[in-house]
Amino acid sequence: MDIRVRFAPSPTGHVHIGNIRTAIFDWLYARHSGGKFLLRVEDTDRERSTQAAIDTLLECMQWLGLDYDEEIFYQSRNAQAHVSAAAKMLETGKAYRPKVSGPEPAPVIFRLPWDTDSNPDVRIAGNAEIITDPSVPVKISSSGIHFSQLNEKGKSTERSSSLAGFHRLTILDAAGECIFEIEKEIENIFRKDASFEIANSAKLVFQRREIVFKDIIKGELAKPMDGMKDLVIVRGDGTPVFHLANVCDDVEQKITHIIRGDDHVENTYRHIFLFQAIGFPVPIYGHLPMIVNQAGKPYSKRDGDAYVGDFRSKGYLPDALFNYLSLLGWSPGDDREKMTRREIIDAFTLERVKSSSAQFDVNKLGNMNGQYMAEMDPAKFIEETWKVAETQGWTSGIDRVRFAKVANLMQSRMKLFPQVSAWKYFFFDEFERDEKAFAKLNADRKSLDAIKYVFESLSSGSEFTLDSIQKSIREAESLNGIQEGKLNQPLRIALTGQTTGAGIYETAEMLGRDKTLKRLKSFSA
RNA sequence: GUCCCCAUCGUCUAGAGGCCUAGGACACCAGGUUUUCAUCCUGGCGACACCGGUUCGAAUCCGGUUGGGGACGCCA
Repeated sequence: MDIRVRFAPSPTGHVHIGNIRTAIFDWLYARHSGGKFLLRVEDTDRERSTQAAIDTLLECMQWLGLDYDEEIFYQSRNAQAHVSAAAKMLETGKAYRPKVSGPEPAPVIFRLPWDTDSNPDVRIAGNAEIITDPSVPVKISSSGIHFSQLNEKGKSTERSSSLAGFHRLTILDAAGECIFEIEKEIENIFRKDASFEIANSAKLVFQRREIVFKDIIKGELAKPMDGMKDLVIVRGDGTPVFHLANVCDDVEQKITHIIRGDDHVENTYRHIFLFQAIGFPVPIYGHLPMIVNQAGKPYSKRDGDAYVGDFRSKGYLPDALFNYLSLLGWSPGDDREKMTRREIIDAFTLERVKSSSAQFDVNKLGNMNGQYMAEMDPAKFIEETWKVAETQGWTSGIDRVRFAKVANLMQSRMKLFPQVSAWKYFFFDEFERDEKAFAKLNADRKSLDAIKYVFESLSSGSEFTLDSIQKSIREAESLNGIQEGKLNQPLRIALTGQTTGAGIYETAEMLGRDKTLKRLKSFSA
């Protein structure tokens, strides 16, 4: 079988991180199995689906390297097929139009099939009982059953369901006498549109049937049909509803595997009947767990960056984000975490996807991004950091060769591109300072004077080298009875304003004698 | 409320009845290397939600409890 999977987002202008994770898993599954990865744009909501929104979606996918096979399938262009599928179901009695009281035209409603005896996806799950409120009559018609359920505390809640879940239904009154039998009336209900109102009903007894499917990620999933309702497939205004459009398009695109978010599980129970009604084999399903925030709720904008664009603009590398996201709900089964795309594809199987939700951890993403940055091609790293510095607006007048040298010093120390703003001390006398460290240093006049003294004796140019800088500092230390190495940090703070950075000898050399002395002297005020 | 689903360190996860006094990664802490910073190395902290059952043996299988999430639209 040729495997065909699809990613079917509706373009809303932003691509949510949970959504793109679904796309990544779809893509990985297709690439691993040698199948096709298809993109379907569900643009039926014409209000929100703008070309700009579609462009954003495409950009995000390209940025992450999610290439798709075949042409993009636009749902809006298949609207005719959706409507005619509904018309056909209307003709064959699989769908119906309810009587409506108002002037609005009636929608088309898909009826969950009554006859499921030979349905491979429906099984009988024994007998069931529902206690009902005798003061509310049970209503039965071809469009379903309506009753009031009584819970243990005596509270009643109204419920309506499709008739399909109530095979062999008998209704008993408080005395236990049978007052209605569905099997006797079922012909009348469906053929002649008979309807019933049964008063004094205390209990519904019926054979429970449930719809079952085998989810490749979650295993066997089932839902009792008595908890399901018929569903609207075409609105009163004639436009198709998501369920219909989605299923029709999957048929049209010959989708074999539907890998999508957890939140669609309930839809799947209904979509299976739609596939059967259209006469298309039911695809294989896999439902991905959700990405959640610290409170266990769906990850949203409020919890920080929630859109792919946010991560892109914050300077995350696409490969790092891809790698991190692929590890959210999946693992190769060994201890590998940082993996090439090829390795991820080779190791990826849906059976190894977890069925519980995962919390997004920016920290770990940052760590992974740092790993990817450290191993970037140095030339590429220089190019990228320059671009970021440029957008930060401080590159004018800066020598690119010098910038490249700084980049080489800093590459292994970066976690995110915007951190280049911390490099300013290499180029300007105005730079950000860690005030706490600065204050401490100001109190330590002796150290500073000692360094200043030895540096002054060096001439700029050839004498101010890595080697001589180091020697001079050691000399200053022994001259002043300071423990070896103890002058490094004060010098760093004086020169850079920071407690961390590149090697301090390299930094001083980079700055040169004059700038170094100038910064040291700025303390003697 | 009804139905569906989920449950291992703070977080991501390994774990398919004995390889588990539960392994790895991030974060955190302590030491070492780097006479400094970053890297790196070593160590530490730290979890099978709870209660029953099955079994010679359970993180793993079953049942229940609790907690969490999802779905119940003429939204997608």
